[in-house]
Amino acid sequence: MIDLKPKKLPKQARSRVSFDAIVGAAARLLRERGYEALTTNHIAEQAGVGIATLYEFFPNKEAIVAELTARLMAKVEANMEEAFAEARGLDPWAGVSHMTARAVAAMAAERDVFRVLLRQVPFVPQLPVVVETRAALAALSQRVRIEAAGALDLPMPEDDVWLISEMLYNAILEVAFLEVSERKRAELTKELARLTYRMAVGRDPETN
Amino acid sequence: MIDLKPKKLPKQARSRVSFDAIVGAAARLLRERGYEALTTNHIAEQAGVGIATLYEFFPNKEAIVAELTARLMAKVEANMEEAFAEARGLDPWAGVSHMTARAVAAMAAERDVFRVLLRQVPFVPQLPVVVETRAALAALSQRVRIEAAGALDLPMPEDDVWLISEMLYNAILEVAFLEVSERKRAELTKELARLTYRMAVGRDPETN
DNA sequence: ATATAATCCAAGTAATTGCTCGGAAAACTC
DNA sequence: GAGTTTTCCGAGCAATTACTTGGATTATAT
Repeated sequence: MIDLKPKKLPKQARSRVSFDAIVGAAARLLRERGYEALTTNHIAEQAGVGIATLYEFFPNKEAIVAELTARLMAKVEANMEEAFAEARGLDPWAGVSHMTARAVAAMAAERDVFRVLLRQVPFVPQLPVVVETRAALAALSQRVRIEAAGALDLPMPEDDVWLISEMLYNAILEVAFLEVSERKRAELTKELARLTYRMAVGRDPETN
Repeated sequence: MIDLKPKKLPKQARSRVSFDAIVGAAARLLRERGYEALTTNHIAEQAGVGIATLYEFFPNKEAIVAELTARLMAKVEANMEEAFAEARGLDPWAGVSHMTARAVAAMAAERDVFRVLLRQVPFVPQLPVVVETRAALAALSQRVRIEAAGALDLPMPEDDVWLISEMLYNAILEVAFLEVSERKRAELTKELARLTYRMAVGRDPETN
């Protein structure tokens, strides 16, 4: 794979505006036109900068997508760490429920961009920042589980951890991507949390 | 979306050879180079036919991909119907287990092509043939569940059916796409079946 | 104020893209 | 075997692509 880092970072305020406009234009084009229509010339035009300005900061198209992805994933990760802090002290079922809801909400907030990035751009799912963020999220889930272990006495083979992570991650995306009312999405999210609890614990949560 | 049907079907034996060679070349290129490298000129060259011959049968590149997808999905569906017939009469856990194993095997047999088609080509997941095959597979799962319902007494909200289908489908793909030994894949598949059973039934299967 | 560095960009280039043209060869039909 | 249909194809075209060039403008440092 090619070079995915910006070749230069903005040092003055005016260039930061350009830089951000480029990343923002890429997001808008992905959202509205999909990855196939994402060309460097279109991005520059949408961003209101010359094509040469774009290449001043990014070595190629992929680097722009990578930068956009990194920004979005950072937001998700921050969100989830916040959610984890909030979930501490809750009982296992409430914790799972809360984390799931926050994850769906975080993705749903930018669902059109995420759908294109994570499901249609060949290299994005393998991007280090994506792999790392997924690992961080899985680690958070693990900590929820471990804190619950005391209360629940849960053994879990490594394969199960991986499988549950994969299933939960994909289901979160599917639920976040759905074009339904937020009310319906919340219902589905709650059911998803319950199914996850079933997978992890082997029985239904005690709803008290 | 554009026209995705072949503009003409082969009527003589020699042209069927060309037709198949084109579809086969598309599969090989997707497998080895990914969707971005899939160009009509490359396909024709790989297939050993002139570019004009390709356009004799297909109106555009997308139609070739659609034809390939249809062939692969048909194979999967046939496989799963066979698996369903074999699963009849088995107890619920054995049934789920068997169906899951067959599904993973069916996808794993062409994993590189499926990974590109289903995860990287923008229009493939929405292709009617894909949507319909997924619906057919979900219906099969439903029939397994309904036959099991007598033995298990299972109520299940509609949302759960959808969620479990989504999670199972995605997990089947993930397991099928993994580059691991077949032994390891079989282990993961068994665990996946167990987690699915947990989701659907709410407790572990009685392993007897 | 001058020098240096940062930022900007329109015009253009070489390569590649999907696809058409015009017609030749081979296979069926009668 | 004449006529019709099917199959084949390479040269080439118009459009688009990612990206470079060469230099102008603006900010910063001293």
